[in-house]
Amino acid sequence: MSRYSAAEIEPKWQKAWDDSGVFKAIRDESRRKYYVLEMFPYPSGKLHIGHVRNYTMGDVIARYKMSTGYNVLHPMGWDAFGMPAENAAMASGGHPKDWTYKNIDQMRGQMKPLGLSIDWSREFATCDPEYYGQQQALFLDFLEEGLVYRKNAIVNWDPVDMTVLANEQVENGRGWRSGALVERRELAQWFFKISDFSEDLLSAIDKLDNWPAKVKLMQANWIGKSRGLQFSFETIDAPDEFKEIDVYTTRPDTLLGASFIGISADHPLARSLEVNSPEITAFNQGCRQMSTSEADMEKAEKNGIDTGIRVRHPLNPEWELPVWIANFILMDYGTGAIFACPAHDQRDLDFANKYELPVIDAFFSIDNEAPVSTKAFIPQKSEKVKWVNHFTGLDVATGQEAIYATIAHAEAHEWGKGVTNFRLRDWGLSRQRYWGCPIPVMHCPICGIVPEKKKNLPVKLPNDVSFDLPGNPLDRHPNWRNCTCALCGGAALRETDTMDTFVDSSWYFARFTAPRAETPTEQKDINYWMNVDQYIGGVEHAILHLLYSRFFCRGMQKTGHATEKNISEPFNALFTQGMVTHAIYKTTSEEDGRALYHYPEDVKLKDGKAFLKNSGNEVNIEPSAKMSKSKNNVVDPEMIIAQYGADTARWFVLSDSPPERDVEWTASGAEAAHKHIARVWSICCKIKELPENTGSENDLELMQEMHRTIRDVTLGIESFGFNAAIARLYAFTNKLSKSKASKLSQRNAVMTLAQLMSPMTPHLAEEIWSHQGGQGLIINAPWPVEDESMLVQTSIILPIQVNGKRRSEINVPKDLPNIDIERLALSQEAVRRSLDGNKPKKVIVVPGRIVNVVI
RNA sequence: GCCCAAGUGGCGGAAUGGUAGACGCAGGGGAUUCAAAAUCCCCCGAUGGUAACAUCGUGAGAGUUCGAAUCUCUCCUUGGGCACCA
Repeated sequence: MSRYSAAEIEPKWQKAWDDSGVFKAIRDESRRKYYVLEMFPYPSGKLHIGHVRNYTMGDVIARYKMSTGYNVLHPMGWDAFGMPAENAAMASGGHPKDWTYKNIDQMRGQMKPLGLSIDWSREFATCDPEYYGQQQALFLDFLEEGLVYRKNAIVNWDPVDMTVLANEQVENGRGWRSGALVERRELAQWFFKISDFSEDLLSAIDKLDNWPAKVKLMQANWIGKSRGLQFSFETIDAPDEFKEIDVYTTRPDTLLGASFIGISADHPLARSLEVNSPEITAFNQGCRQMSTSEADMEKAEKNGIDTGIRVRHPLNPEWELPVWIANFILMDYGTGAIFACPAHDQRDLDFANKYELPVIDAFFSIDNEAPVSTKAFIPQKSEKVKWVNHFTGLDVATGQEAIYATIAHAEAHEWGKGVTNFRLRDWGLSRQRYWGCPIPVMHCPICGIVPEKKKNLPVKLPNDVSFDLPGNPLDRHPNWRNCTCALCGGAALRETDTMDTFVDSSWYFARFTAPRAETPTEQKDINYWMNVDQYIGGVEHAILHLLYSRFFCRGMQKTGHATEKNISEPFNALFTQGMVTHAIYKTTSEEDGRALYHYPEDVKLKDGKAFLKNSGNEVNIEPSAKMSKSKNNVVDPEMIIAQYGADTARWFVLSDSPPERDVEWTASGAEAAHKHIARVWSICCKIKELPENTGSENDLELMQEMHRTIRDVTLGIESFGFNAAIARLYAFTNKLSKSKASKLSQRNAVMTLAQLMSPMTPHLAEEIWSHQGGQGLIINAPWPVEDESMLVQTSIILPIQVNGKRRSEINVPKDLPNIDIERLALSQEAVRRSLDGNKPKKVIVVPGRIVNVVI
C-alpha cells in the first residue's frame, strides 16, 4: 500500500484536466447550460482561506453539474480597480497598475493549485482597457438613454490632502492621513438614475425565488417604499422667499402631536438664515463637519438651534410651532424638513426633552392612558390605539387606518396630498480618483458636456502619473486632460472623475459570456449563457452590489445590450456564504503604543494563552473576526496546500460549518480533514488487495447504505448542505471500512464514494477512480443515481413519549395500522408504569414518526 | 440609532414542530509495538445512582401546542449592512 502523496497526485490530475480541456466552456445550443459564478475577488495581494471557501463552494456546484450532464460555464476574473492600489502607491511608491497586475499574477498562481474547474481562457481584470473601454461604451449608451445625469452632491472633503475621502477614511470626523477636520463639500457629480426603477426593483424581488429571504428583505427595506403625506406649513417672520415650508411625513396621523418643525442644515431656509446670524452659521458649519455617513449622523449627539421662525399648524392657524435646525435631518430624503412628534418618536422625544419643547400625546394605548415622558409610545402600525380628538373623527383605530384617513382628509380639504416615496437614492458614480474607469465625456467651453465618440474608446488612463502630491493625478496631468471636442473640434477638457468600482462589478457576469467581444456583449453568447444560474458570495454584498447589478441589467435591456432574452434579473439563485474567521493576536508597540497584530503562524498556543514563537512574549487573544489584512489574522492557503494538499483545504472549508455561516479556521480541523483523505485512500488500497470471491451475506447491507448515501449526498450538494453531505460521507466511510462484504461490492462502494467525494476532493477522487480501473476521468463519469428498491425499509423504530417525554421505543413493521401501534405502545413497561393503572387521556400516533401518550 | 441575521456539550456543529447532541475535533481508557509514531476498538452534556434509571438542559424571560432548539412576543450578546472599503 502506497502512502497518499497530494504533492505528486494533485499536479498530475490538474494537468490531465488541462490536457483534456474539460473546463473550457463552449456554447452549444443543443446542450443544457449551467452558469455558476462566485463573486470575483479584489486582487489585494494574497489569496486567503476565505477565498478558498468561496471558490470551493462554486467548484462543488460546477463539478456536480458537469457530472449530471450540464454544459457548465465557470469563469474567473478580477475586480481590479479601487483605492488600495492608490494607497499602496502613496505609501510605498510604484504604480497602481503594476501593483494590481503583480497581485493578480500572485493570486492566480495561488488559485491554480486548488484544482478549480475554471475556464481560465475567459479571465479578465476590470482594469484591462479592453474591459473598461466596453464599460465606457455602456456608459455612453446609458447617457443617451437618459439613465445618467449630473447634479451637485455632498462629499467628505479633506482640506489638507485636497481630496475627497471615502467614509472609511474618515475617523472621528478627521481625515485618516492628514488628521484634518473633514468638511462637507458640494461637488458636481455624475449619477445613475436607479430611482427610475425603484418600483420595478422592489416588485421584482418577489420573483427571486432562489434568493435568501433575508437578502430580499434587506433589499426591500433599502428601497423603502412608503406612502406618506406632503403638505406645507405657512411661516411667520421668515424671509420673503420662504412663505411656506414643505414637509413629507409617513406618520401624518400624528399631526396633532406636533411639537416643532425640524429642517436640515442644508435646507435652503437654513442656508439663507446664515447671512444675518453668526450663531446659525456656526451651527450649520458644525453640522457640515460631520462625515456624510448615515451611521455617523445617527450615532452623533442630537443637536439643534432655534431659528426664531414659527409656522402655523395647518389644522389650527392659532397654533404656532417653532422651527429648529437639527443635525439629524437629511436633505436627501423627502423635503429636508419634518414635523416632529416627540410622543411617538424616540429621537424627537430626546430632542424635545433636551430643548424643553412640548410633548403632546396623539394617541394612547387602549388600556393605559399615561402620558409619554422619557420613553416614546411606538406601537405596531397594526395595533389599535385610542386617539385624542382626532380631526378625522377616529376614536379607536390602528395607526395604519389613521394614516389612510389622514391622507384622505388632507386631500379632501386640500391641505396636503398623498405621496409615494422611496428611500432609494440615485447612485452617485463619480470618484475623484485615478485608479478607476475614466468617465468618457469632455467639457467644451462652447458645447458644454460632450460624450466621447465610441470609435475613440477606450479613453485610457495615462500611465505617467505620480502620487506624491495631494489631489487627483488626473487633475494635474499636463496634457491628458486636453482633448478635442467631439462636436465642434475646438479645445476641450476631459472629465477627470472616474467611475465607482461598483460599476465594474455590475456587469462583469455578462461580459464573461463573451469576454473578447468588440461590443460590451455578444447577443448569441449572452442569450445562451445568461442568467447566472448560481451566484455565490458574501452577505456583505446583499444590498449595494446586488442591487446595482439588478439595475445595470435593466439599463442594458433598455440600451439593447441584452435584447433577445430578458436578463433584467441577472442571478437566478443566490447563495450568501459565511466568512472564515480567526482569532486576532495583538500586542502593543513599546515605542509608540500602537497596536501590533501577529500572524497565526507566528503564534504558539498553550493552555488557552498565546505566545510569540520567536520571543516567547504573551500576546492578547481577541475574539475571532473576519480574516483581514489589517488585523493579520489570516491563514495562508499556500502553506496549507504545501503541508496537506488542496483536497485537504477544500474538504476542511466545507466540512465544519454550514456554508452560510462563518467558519472558524482551526489547525486541528485541517489535520482531521487530512487524516480522512489518507484514510479513504488506504481503504481504497486495501480493497484492491482483497481476494476475489463471489458475494457475501453482507453485500446487501453495504449496498443499501451506499444508495442511502447517494441520496443524502446528492440532496446535500443540491441544497448547499455541504457540511451535512460530508458528515454523511464520513458515516459511509466508517461503514465501508468495517464492511465484510465481497470485493465486488466493496469496489463498487469505494468507486461510488470517490464519485460522491469528487466535487469536494477531485484529485483524490480521480486517483481512486484510476486505481480501481474506472473508465476515463471521473469528472466525465455520470453522477451516481440511487436505486429506489435499495432504499425500502421494512421496519421502523418508533419512539414512545408520555406527555412529550421519551420513555421507550418500539420496533414495528413499516405499515402497521395505527390501532396496533397504539396497543403496542400502551403495553410498554415504561408506559404502564407512568399510567399506573389509569386510562390515557389521548394517544397521538404520528405515522412513521412518533407516538405520544397523554395522561 | 436604523435594517438583516445568528446564539445548542470543552470546541465546530446535527436535528426546521416529533428520540436534542448525528458527524468531526479535543479529552479519557484499551489493543498493537522493545518503545514511539501511525493505525484500530471502546467511552465521552450536567447532576444523582454500582446499575437500571431519574432530574435538569438548546443566550434570558413569557406564550402557543399532545409535543418547541424549531413558531410568537420582549430582552441580552455577537456578526453583516447603512449609499465613497470591496
